[in-house]
Amino acid sequence: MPDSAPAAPFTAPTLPDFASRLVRWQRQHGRHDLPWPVRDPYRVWLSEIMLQQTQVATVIDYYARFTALFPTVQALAAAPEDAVLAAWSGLGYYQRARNLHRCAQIVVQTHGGAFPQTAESLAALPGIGPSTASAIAAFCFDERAAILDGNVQRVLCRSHGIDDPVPATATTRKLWSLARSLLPEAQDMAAYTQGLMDLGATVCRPRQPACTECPFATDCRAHLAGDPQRLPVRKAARKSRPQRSTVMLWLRNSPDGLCWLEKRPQLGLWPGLWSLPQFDATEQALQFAAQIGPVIGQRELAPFRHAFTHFELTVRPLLVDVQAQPRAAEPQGQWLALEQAAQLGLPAPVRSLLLQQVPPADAPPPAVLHK
DNA sequence: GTCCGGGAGT
DNA sequence: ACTCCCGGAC
Repeated sequence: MPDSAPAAPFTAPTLPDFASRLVRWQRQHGRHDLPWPVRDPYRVWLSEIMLQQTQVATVIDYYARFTALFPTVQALAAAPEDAVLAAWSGLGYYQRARNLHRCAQIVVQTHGGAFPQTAESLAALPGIGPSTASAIAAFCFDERAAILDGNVQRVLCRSHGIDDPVPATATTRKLWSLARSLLPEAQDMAAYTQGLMDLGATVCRPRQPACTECPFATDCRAHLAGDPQRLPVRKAARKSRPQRSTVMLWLRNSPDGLCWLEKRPQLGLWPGLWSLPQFDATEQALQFAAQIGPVIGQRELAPFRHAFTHFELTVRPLLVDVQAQPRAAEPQGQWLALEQAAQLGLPAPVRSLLLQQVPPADAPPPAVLHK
């Protein structure tokens, strides 16, 4: 049974007039300057997918670039996957960019270019789960469908004094039930849904909530208890992430200064992105470089750390210059100028590594160059 | 530096 | 229950 399935309904009393107070608050104090038009399913869908992982301020820039590159769902569906990944580069969760692309193709090929108009049918598309499906259906089609993202969980836990651990299956079901029981009539769904998001983002914030600006301050259970920040209760402390280490080989040819980049597999970390070859040890990286051509210089760049959800990666960049003529592109890799590389989907740490100014590699003895 | 938040897919 | 990434808050 999915977490959103009807289970034990929320039986405790709900705050009186919750929806109408929230709708009134949204119309007066909510955000009205967001760039995505709320009746356009393509724009709403695109913004919601981006907002699944990223704050509004960052999404606005990506959204503007995305809609300039791909003004319609047809344009997005027709684009090469690499172009979509390049536009997504830096946002993370790259499987979502691939789902976005697949979803656009399904909408075009099997729905005639129009998004389905119910939350249930939207949720059948790749990358659209129950909450995103409801958001699109509520904004674009006035469907009485409940959302339950992190913002809403926080608002509901605080306002209704829910101190069960989040996220836990039983608590999530309870929150879905509560969210559904609070919904307004259809004509208010857009303002209500936006209001939940706005209240969570601007007033009922994770830290330092602005309770004096909240329409529920008079009866919010967490506020009345004097410690709104205590809720929602986290299930368990995040366990410390194991450390891994990798050598990233920045292979640069002479005399062109081109950089060797490889396309990563479609599954796992950084799926489908272009990245530098990785090795467990410097020695292996040098062996790889020597197979390409004579090594004329090498330099260890400053190591840095990059955090993933469940582990932390220490990257030890190794810059190696080799004498090598670029050959026809092999399927797994290419020699590219940095300006070309910048156009590809690169992991954020690779992007920042390559696009910094870096001095020439150490010890390229002129004698070697003339041999 | 370290921690934290964030939905969907599997 | 676990994987996926990054930026911003502290």
